[in-house]
Amino acid sequence: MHLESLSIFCDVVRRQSFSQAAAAHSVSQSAASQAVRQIEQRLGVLLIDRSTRPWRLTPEGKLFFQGCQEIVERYHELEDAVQRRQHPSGYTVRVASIYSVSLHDLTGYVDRFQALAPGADVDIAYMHPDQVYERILSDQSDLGLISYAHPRRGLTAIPWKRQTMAVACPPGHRFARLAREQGGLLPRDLARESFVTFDRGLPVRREIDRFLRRHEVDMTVVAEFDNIENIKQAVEDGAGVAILPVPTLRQEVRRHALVTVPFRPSAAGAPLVRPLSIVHRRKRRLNPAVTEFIKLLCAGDDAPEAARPPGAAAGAPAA
Amino acid sequence: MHLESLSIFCDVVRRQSFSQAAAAHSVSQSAASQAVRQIEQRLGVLLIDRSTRPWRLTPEGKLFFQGCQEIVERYHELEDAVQRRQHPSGYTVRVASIYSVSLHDLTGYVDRFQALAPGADVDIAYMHPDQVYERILSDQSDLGLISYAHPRRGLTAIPWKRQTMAVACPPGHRFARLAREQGGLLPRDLARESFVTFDRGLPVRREIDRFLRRHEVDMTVVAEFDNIENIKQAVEDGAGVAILPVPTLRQEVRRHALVTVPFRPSAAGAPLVRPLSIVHRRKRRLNPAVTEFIKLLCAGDDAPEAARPPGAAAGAPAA
DNA sequence: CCGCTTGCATCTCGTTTTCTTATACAGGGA
DNA sequence: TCCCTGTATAAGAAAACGAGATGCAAGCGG
Repeated sequence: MHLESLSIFCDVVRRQSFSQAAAAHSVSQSAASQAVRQIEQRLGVLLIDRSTRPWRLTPEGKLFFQGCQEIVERYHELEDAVQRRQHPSGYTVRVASIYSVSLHDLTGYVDRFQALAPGADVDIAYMHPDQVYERILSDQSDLGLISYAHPRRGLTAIPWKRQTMAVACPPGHRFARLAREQGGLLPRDLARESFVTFDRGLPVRREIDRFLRRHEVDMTVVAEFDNIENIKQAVEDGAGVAILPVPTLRQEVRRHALVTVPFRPSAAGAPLVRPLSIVHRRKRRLNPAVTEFIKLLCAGDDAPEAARPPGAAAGAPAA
Repeated sequence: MHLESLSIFCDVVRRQSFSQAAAAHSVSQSAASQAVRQIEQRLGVLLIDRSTRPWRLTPEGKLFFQGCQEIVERYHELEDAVQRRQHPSGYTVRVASIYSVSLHDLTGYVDRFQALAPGADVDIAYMHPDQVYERILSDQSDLGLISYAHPRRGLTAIPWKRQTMAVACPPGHRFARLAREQGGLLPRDLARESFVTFDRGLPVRREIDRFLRRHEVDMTVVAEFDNIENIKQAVEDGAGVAILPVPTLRQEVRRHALVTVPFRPSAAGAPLVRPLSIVHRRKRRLNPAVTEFIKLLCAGDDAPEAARPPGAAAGAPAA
């Protein structure tokens, strides 16, 4: 019997809901249903009486739930204890992040973490997305922060933030006025504008292109870069405008080098967002300190753990 | 994490041996090795220090072992408790057996079982092998007793007994004298003898034919039946001799209707035995009473549980 | 009273995991 | 040194798993 199944069963009981428990465990409702049924079949005992609505635990279910709860908890504690014995004096959480997750985003978390877990430490390194994947897989880092995570052999992705994207332009650009006067612009305002954007092949580029195509906007690409810093520089230099995640522009906006022009809500389709994910090695129990740090990262989130859509943990490429 | 893996780990530690633990769990040595390594990888901690010989638990291993042991035991107790609540006043173990497992073989076990577990009961039904499989799969019986078990979808086979086979003939037959004077016969003595045997297609027939071929003996088949009773009857009636499992002849030998003539140890190849197996539904936890009954069946065995060769639990068709 | 929504079960199928067999490898004893 | 025992590793086959689609039944709002 899978301990994870037992844990799911406990959660189903606690929340009185298969779907919520499934979400909390980042699996589909179907998987949760199957997990519980598997336990029932193995035992040859009905744990949940589904004939009434809402369903109720059978007497056997109650008994099993109580025992299960304790067993699952004990096992988690045991894993914690074993891992902590290896690093009795805390642990350095090794994070590998893409460049464009601004340091600013993280320092807050790091401070809170160190306050929460004295003795623990966080070590953040910034690098190219491919290197992030590599470092995780080669066990050089515990966590990775990347955008547009897509499922990879041996990796698990936890959705983290969704950064809304906006147009960036120099302060003198006509869009800057649009922003002041109308609070933003419509996609079609971008037509035939000079456009500094990402390299083809980067997921973010594909998303942007899809967005523009959906709004039937045709821009003039004047430069392509594989990283945000170069794009911002080019826009500052007056090469054109760009579409970038808002949080990555904080610095430039503050020193009035660039202006952020949001898209006004438009009928056609979803707004443009860049999903950031936390990735880690699959099939591997995370160090208690690492788990704690993840919890912290996700806690400040708009979308709490339990509300995550099923299957989203696989880090779907926002198709 | 699979509770079965934890259980294997505990057994590995207790027995100080991967291979023995594997055998005890009816899996290959390789599987046991992989199970332990999987735990280590998940925890990111070495539980067993393999650099010394014999290997030893690491401090983390000791800690984990202690916790594990208790968790596994607790879980088993929990399953027991849940199942027992369904049948508070004992349970009837439903056994489906092929005809040729003599009642005599079983009554002893049944008596001992009822003495051991008052309130429990055993219900044995005899039937054709195919029906045995069917009854198990359709959950009409808890256990099946069959010969030459071969792995089937959804079934697990536990090796039970190995009945040595011998020649059966009427008391007046010349073989009867051979038995008295020389203590048995050699395969080649069977040459051109009239032979009553099993239907082609039955595993037991294939085994017998293979045996005869190995000894380059050519017999004259005068009759074929799909069950032992008919064969014995034909031999009594003087149709010829037969090769049958010794225990199935007890009745006839006692009333001097037939004589058992064992094979004298011969150079070429293994002796002829009929393997009997206990089968039950896979992926299903057996009722505590059923488990107890199996334990009893296997306890009187020559080959104790732990000495079973790896993989044998799959019930290989004695190829 | 009816269609809609919600929540769980079931089916199917592609993917992942796990197991077995075969083989390599290392230590200990003859 | 060679063999024997015990464990690790590789590769291929088999089994399990899980997502998505779909079915189904109960509550809910019109």
